Formats: sequence, C-alpha cells, structure tokens
Amino acid sequence: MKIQESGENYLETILLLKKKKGAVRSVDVAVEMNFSKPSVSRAMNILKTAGHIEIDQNGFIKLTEQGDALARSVYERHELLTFFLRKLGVSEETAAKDACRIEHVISAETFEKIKEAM
Amino acid sequence: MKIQESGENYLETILLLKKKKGAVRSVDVAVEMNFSKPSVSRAMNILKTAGHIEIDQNGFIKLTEQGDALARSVYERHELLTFFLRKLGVSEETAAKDACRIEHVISAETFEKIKEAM
DNA sequence: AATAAAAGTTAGCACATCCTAACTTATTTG
DNA sequence: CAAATAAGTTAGGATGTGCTAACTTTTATT
Repeated sequence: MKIQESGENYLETILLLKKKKGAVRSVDVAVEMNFSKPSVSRAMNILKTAGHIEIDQNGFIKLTEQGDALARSVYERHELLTFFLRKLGVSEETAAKDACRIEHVISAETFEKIKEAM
Repeated sequence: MKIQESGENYLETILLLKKKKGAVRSVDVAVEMNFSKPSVSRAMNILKTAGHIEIDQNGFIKLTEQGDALARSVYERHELLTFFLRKLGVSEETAAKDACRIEHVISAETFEKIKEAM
C-alpha cells in the first residue's frame, strides 16, 4: 500500500512533535493536527502496518528507519517551500499553509530546481 | 456546496476543450481526462447543480458566467505556474503535471507573489 | 428497417479520510 | 478506595471521487 498524502502529514507531525517535545503519543498528534482521537488511532494503525512507525506498550510512537526517512523528506520539502515562498514575499502564515499543501504534490524534479534556485 | 479540487479540474478541462474544439460534450471530457463516462456524468450533474455549467438538449456543455470565471481562474493559475516552473528549469512535462496539482492548493496571496516575480 | 455504434445514465462498489458516540483501560486524585 | 480524567479503540456514518456492469436513447450505417 502506497503512502497517502494524509499519511505523509501524520509522519511529518510525528517528526515535528518529536523535535519539539521528545516523546509522542497519539493524543499529541490529535491535538497538534486538530483531529479526533479515532482518526489518529486509525491513521497510526495504517502507518504501523505499513512499517512507518512502531508503538510501544506505553503508547509512545517511534518512527522506523523507513518512516523517519519519509518524514524527513516531507519536512525538508516543507521547510524549503516555506523559505522559498517567504523569499517571494508571501507572509509567514500563508507560506506555512501553502507549503503544507504543496509539499505533497511537487515532483522530485521541481523540488530540485527550487533547491537550486535558492 | 463549495467546489472541490476535482470540480475545478473538470471546469478547467471544459474551458480547454472549448478553446480547442469549440463544442464540448461529456464524452469529450471523459476522453481528455481519461475518466469513465459515469464519473464524468456524475461530475457534470454536480457542476450543473452548483450552477457552474448548463447542458443543452444535445448534451453540449456550456460554462455559466460563474463557472467560466472559476475555470478561467484555475486556468490562469495553471498557465502561470507552468511558466514559472519552466523558468526554474523544470522540464515541460513535469511543469505541466506539477502545475496541475499546485494550481488547486495555492492561496491568492502566493499566486499574486508569483505573478509579481515573473 | 435492422443492426451497430456512440452517448449518457443508473446502480452499486472501493477507497481515503474525516467525524461522533460509546466503550475500555489506566492513571490520578480527593 | 471511589470517582474523575485521560488515552485509546470499536463501530458506524458522511463525503469525495474514481471504477465497472448494465441499461436506455439516439444516431449512423448497411
């Protein structure tokens, strides 16, 4: 099963929370993304089944090597796009919001070209 | 009912086909987008209900004023984004493909800033 | 006129992705 | 310890959006 855009967002959020708070549980993801607990619960199961995360007995979420790579890749795209949009004069808030949407749909080629342009 | 990303794509395609062939029927949209006839049939009903298109007795699709404005807006974003990506060095094929995905998710603000940059 | 081809619709499936309601389980606290 | 709080799950619903199968209707062709 190929990862979906929503899956990428969940992984990205997990990475973000890990940086920000150290440990991450489902409820943290739910609060951060403003989603219901059941939505996150199901999403975590899908990510677990796909081998992107592991959940220990205490409910703490760990990215697997694979999941971590994916999360970092999305996060990198996000950071670059935000920076790029800011350079174009887009406001911080809008840049973040748009980056979050664009990050899932741009090709590797476009990503590289933007990188070069910066 | 707010228009969806798929709805924007259908409107854009209708506008494109109108430019290219003059008259547009459901089947033309289906062929152009590589979708099944039932998928297009339903989409056209949704667009019709929302007041974006009208369909005459012969099955010819006409954009309403509202639908036309929307279609042109999407199309404009598409053109600008393609041009912008080409300028960045992205290949023609990828630029078209990425533009088609980005055009639905960028804010008016980002659109304006890209416009200014060009 | 009979058959074939083309266009469109209806019905129903699949999947992604969000939700609420209601439950279990575990932890905290008065 | 009993009750409250917090975390997680199960069950089921809604919407968007694609599909196939099978039907109708219209148009064209032989």
